[in-house]
Amino acid sequence: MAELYDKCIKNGLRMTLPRKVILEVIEDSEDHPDVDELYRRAVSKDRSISIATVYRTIKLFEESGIIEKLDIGDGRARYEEAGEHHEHLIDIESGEIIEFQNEELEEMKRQVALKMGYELVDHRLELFGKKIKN
Amino acid sequence: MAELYDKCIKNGLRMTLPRKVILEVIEDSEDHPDVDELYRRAVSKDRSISIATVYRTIKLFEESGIIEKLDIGDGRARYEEAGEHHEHLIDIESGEIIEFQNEELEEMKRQVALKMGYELVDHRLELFGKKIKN
DNA sequence: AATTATAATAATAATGATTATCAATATCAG
DNA sequence: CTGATATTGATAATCATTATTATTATAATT
Repeated sequence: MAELYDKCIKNGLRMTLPRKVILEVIEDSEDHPDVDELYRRAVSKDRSISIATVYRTIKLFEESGIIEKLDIGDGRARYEEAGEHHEHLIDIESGEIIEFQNEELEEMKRQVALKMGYELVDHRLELFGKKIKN
Repeated sequence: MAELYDKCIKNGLRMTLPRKVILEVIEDSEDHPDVDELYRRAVSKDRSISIATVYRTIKLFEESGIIEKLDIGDGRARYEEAGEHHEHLIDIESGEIIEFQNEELEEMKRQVALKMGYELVDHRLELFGKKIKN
């Protein structure tokens, strides 16, 4: 059950109370909260947690591959639990972030990099779209 | 020759001296300078230009489609002359930014968005790679 | 060309997100 | 339990960017 917790331990992280709380917040989040939102959610579980600790902890979690950063270009970082790789489509009208996966697209990226003599280490794709109504 | 200049005029921009200088800097740049670098290059042409004017002017130029913003995830924006659409591959060892184009990839993005009921308005793709040596 | 109205500029203060500092506190090894 | 070390909360510092404001340049009108 507590797989993320184990992953933290495996990465040599001390699981202090604040870290447990922040990890819990991440596990409970189905969306893509920014740091401020993570902070708000953490505080609602434990009033004493500071914003500094949230910043520090998410950095640690990111380095350990517990979470992933998402940059939708609005100046603040968003985070989500790490899992199978997926891309994001941002609804430019509502701001909604929709996740999707497309193996064909992934493979094509790998090929393009390879053709230029590079091994693909990381990649980021964000689509910005307008909902088609009818 | 002065196509960018004309484009500015067509967009109703008053071409003042600082704006001419900054436009010149952009035309002369073959790389992807950040704001500070644009500022340095502008100052070397006209000592009196301020950083505030650089920020203001690139915002105007961006809104007029003269230049395009590029975000490689290091916290500061980079700019390049607008042209045919292309993507960027970032060498994670040297920081070098390599441009490439791939129509097949473009089309696939459009299709993926469409399949989710969205009209693709904008998109960003960055590949991070490590040079394959041998 | 002089006058007035408007827009742009340089200098700098303010902002927002993130990182650094540091004294106080918690955690772990013995 | 005790001491060594890591973590925390509070807050100051930093960095990129935006806003403000008094001054200067530009454009429009006499």
